[in-house]
Amino acid sequence: MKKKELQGVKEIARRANVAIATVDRVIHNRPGVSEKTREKINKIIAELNYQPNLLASRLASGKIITLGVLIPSVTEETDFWEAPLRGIQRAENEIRQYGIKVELFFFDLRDPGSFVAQANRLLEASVDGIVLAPAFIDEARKFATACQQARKPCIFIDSNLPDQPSLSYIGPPLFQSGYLAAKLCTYVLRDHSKLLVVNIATAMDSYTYKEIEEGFRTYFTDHRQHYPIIRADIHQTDFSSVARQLQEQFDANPSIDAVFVSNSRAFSVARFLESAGLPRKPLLIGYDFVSENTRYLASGLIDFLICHQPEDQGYRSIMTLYQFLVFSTPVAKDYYMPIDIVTRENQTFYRN
Amino acid sequence: MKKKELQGVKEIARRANVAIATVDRVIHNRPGVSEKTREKINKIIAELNYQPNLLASRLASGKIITLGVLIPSVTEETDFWEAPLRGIQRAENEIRQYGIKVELFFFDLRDPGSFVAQANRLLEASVDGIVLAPAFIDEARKFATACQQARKPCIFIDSNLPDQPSLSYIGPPLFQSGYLAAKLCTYVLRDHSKLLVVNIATAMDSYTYKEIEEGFRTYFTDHRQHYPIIRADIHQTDFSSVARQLQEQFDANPSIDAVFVSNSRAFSVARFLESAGLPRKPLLIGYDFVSENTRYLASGLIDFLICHQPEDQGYRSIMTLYQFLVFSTPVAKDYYMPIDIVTRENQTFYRN
DNA sequence: CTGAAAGCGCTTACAG
DNA sequence: CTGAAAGCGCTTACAG
Repeated sequence: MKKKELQGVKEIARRANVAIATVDRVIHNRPGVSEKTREKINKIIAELNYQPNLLASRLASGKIITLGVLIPSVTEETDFWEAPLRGIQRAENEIRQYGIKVELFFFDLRDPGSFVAQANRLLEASVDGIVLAPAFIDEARKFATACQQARKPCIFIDSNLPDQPSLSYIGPPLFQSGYLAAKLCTYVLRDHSKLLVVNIATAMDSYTYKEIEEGFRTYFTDHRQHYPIIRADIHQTDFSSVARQLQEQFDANPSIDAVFVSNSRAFSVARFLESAGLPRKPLLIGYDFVSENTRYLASGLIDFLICHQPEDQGYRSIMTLYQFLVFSTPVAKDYYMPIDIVTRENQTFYRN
Repeated sequence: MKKKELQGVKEIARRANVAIATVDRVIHNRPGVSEKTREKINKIIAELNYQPNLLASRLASGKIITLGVLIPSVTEETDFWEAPLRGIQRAENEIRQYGIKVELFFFDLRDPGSFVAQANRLLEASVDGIVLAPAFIDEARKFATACQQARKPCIFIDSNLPDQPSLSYIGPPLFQSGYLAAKLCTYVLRDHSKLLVVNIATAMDSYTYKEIEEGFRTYFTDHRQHYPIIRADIHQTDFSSVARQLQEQFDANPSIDAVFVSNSRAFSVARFLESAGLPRKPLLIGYDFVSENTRYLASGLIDFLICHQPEDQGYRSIMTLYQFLVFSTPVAKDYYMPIDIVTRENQTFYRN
C-alpha cells in the first residue's frame, strides 16, 4: 500500500487562480460564475482529466439519499418476490456505507387497492428515486405519472408499462422467451404432435401473457411448423379446478406432447401430470424459479424453467438508481435480463 | 435528502473522556493503550453499536490498495479472455473511487514460460491481493505457494487447483456441466444413436477436460442409457487436421447423432459440419460464448453453448478481493458459476 | 460573481 | 500510555 499522489479541486483552484468554492460551482453547474471564469476552469478540468472524488463528496455533503421500493409482498400463493427483495437488500447493504437508504412498500398482488394505498404512502415519503413493480396496469400508470410530475426517477422492474415515462425498465424480454420455449418444445415434437399452452391466473397481467404467447406462436410460423396449438385459460387457481380443466384437454387431445405454461404456475400442471397417469408424459415448460416449480424440476415432471434472475433484477434496480442519482451515470431505457434455461441438471447452480 | 444525525469516534471520545486518537487505537487494535482505557472504550463502542465510516476512513488514510491480475492474453486463437478482462475493468472502474488499483499481467496460453515470467513480475509488484487463472497447473501451483508465503490473498478464476491454498475459487462446476450436456443430447438420441466427444487442444488442461467428460459419461450410466460414446482427441487445431479426423469418425460411425465438444472449439466442428454434407446434421454442443461459436450458433450449426459468464467471473474476482481487503467480508471457498445454456433463441440477451 | 473558513469522520505523524 | 492538530478532497453556509 502506497500513498496516493494528490490532486483535486485544490489543484484546479490553484491553476485557475480562483477559490475552491468557485471550482465547486463549475463542477456542479451551479449559477453564479462568470462565463469567463467558468470557461477557464472547465478547460483546466478537461486538461487534468479531473474525476471528482465521490468519497469525499458524499462525506462532506452528509446527505442521505432515500430510495422507495414498491413491490408485491411474498404470499402463500407465491414466493417469487422473495428474490427481488433479496437483491434489493443486498444492494442496500453494499451502498449503505455511502449514505443510501431504502424504504420498502409492499402491496398485495390480489388487491389493487393495496397497491394504490402503498403508492400514496410512498409518494408522501419524499424519496429521491423509486423502484416499481407495475403489477396493476392502470394503477401503476397513474403512479408513474405522479412520479414524473414530482420529478422522481422511477425504474420499472419485472414487467413494463410501455409508453410510460420511466427512467428505465429492468426485466425479461417476454416475446423472445416465448420464442425460446417454442424451440425447446420442438425437440420432442413428432408428426402428429399437438401443443398445449396454459395460463393459470385469476386475472390481469394479460399484457405479459400475450407477449409471451405471441413469441411462442411466432416461432412455429417462422419455421413453418404448423402443429396444432391448444389453449387453456384457467382462471381458478385451486388445484382441483386446474386438474379438471387439464383433464378435459388431454381427454380431447391425446397427442399433446408438450405443455407450455406462460406464468409461474407450471407446478400445478406438474402436479396434475403426476397423478393423471397419461400414457406418455408430455414435455413441460414453465416460468420462474419458485420453490414449487423447482421441486417438480428436481423430480423430473417439469423439464425446463425459463427464468430471469429476479434477484439480480432487484439488485440492479437499486444500483442503477444509485449510480444515476450519485454519479449521474447514464441509464439504458431498457435493460433486458437474459433468458435462462433451468433444468434438473443445472438447477443447483442457478442463482435466482 | 435530509441531514444525517451525527456520530462517530468523536462521540466515543467525548463519552470516554479520551482523545480521538486513543479511540482510533482501540478500534484498530493497535498497541499503546492501557487495558483499562481499552475496556472503557470498547464498552462504549458496543453500547453505541458503532460502525466505522469506511468512506471517511479510506479518504483519510489515503492508501491505495493494488490488486494484481494474472490471466491469459487475448490471441487470434481465442477471444475468450476478453470477457473476464472486461469484468475486471468494470469492477476497477466502480471501485477506483475508493482507492483500489488493478495491475494486469498477461501471459500466453501457448507458452508456460510466459506464465512464469509474468508471475515473477507480479510477485515483485508488491500488490495487496491477486487474481489468478491457473492455466498451467505446475507453474500455477508454485505461484500459489509463493503467494501464500507472502501472505497475499489469491483468488483462482475460471479453473481451479484443488488442494491448493487460495482465498477462493470462482468458476464453473465442470463435472456438472458435462452432465447437463449429456442430458441435452438425450433429446435427439434414438435407439441406435452414437455419441461423439471431441476435444480439440494442442495440450494440457487435461484436468478440466477430464472432469467434464466424466460428468458427461456419468449422466448416461446414472440413467442406464448405454449409447456408444466415441472419443476424438484432436491435438492439431488447424481446420484441415480437425476436418480430416472428424471425417474419419463419421465415416466409421454414420449414426453419430450428437457431438459434444468439451472446450471452446465447437466452431471448428461446426465448420466441418457445414461442408461435410452429412445425411443428417447431428446435435452439436460446445462451450463458451466466443465470437466464432456464436456465429455458428446463430446459423444453427451449433445447437447449445454451455457458458459460465466469464465477464462476471472477472468482475466478481475483483469485487471479492476488494470486499475482503477493505471490509474484511468473509469469502466463500468455492463460488460456482451457474451453468448457462445458450441457444440461437436466447443468445442476443446473453450477458457473457 | 467570488472567496475564506469550517466541517464531514476518519488517520497520521508528532509531541509529551 | 495519551493527546492536540493537521489533513484526506470535498461541500456548505456566510461574507463581501
